[in-house]
Amino acid sequence: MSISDEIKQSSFKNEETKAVINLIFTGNFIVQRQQALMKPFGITMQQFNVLRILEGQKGQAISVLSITERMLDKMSNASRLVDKLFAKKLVSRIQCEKDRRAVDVYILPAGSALINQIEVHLDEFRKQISQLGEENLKQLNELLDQFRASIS
Amino acid sequence: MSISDEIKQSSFKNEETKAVINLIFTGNFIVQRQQALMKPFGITMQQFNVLRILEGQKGQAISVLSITERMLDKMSNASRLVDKLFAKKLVSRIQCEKDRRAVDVYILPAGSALINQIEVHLDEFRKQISQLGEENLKQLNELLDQFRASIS
DNA sequence: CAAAATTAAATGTTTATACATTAATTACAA
DNA sequence: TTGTAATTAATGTATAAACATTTAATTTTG
Repeated sequence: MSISDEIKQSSFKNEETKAVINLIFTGNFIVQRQQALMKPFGITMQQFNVLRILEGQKGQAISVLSITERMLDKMSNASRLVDKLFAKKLVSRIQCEKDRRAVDVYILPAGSALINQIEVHLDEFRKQISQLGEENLKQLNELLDQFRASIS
Repeated sequence: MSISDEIKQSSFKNEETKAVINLIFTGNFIVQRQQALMKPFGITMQQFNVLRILEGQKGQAISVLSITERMLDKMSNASRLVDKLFAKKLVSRIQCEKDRRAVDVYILPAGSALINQIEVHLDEFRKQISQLGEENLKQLNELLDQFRASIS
């Protein structure tokens, strides 16, 4: 279904306008699918994203600030997200000794296990996308990078 | 700045994973820019989107349900958004006579004026994007449509 | 035609988001 | 050194989002 049909708008002012709307819509689309995918596991996409960042550290600790830098949505509150994950016993945290303002966060085995469980489903999701073909996906990634770069 | 640098992730599992993250990130990126753009006008992007839908009706009324169908984010509550716009005296509404469950909403001159004012700024925003060139933008739009289509 | 099902909008409620502020610690400069 | 600025995380707070539920009206069906 083309973006025109999705939002029942027959035409767009220009290709730029269409692209902006298409990007917002497609972003929303993915977020909604992935949120739905994660819901049965009692976790939100943002929380999962933090878990994934921690998992990427291979057991090593990372500060809340560093988590923020690696997050997709830098506006959301890493401190509170870590709080949620801590409450679920998926991560642990401890005051950093070198800089006592900082808090070192690291993933617990339960967190890693959850990640892996969810990744299986995400792989299925991404497998569908592979229909597009490697070349098209590379092109898409490049266009997206260029798109952001064009905006000051 | 490539998506790798933006979220400080050196590599991705595969091109599909990268595309998914890149799309979410780019969508967020645009939303944040446009939210910032609209803030001085005391309106949110979602509210603006509703106003734009009404403006597209050229003065004609449209039901709350029809608004929902045309919205980018179908999960958000059109009824409450219309409420907000009504409170700002940008739209008016009246019970539909043919179907008294429905409520006809239409834009007021103040709403149209606001839209036009904001569109000037949006045009500037979109002008930057035109750097990419018409062909690239068309390709981007096509890839986005294909991307969504690939997901069941 | 009356009861049941469906539809449209509004409302309730819990949780999340956006943003500002605060508190504690560290870095830096006079 | 000592006061000022900057940094890190946590917290406060108002608003919005996500969903479920409710209310009213209409449509369908037996």
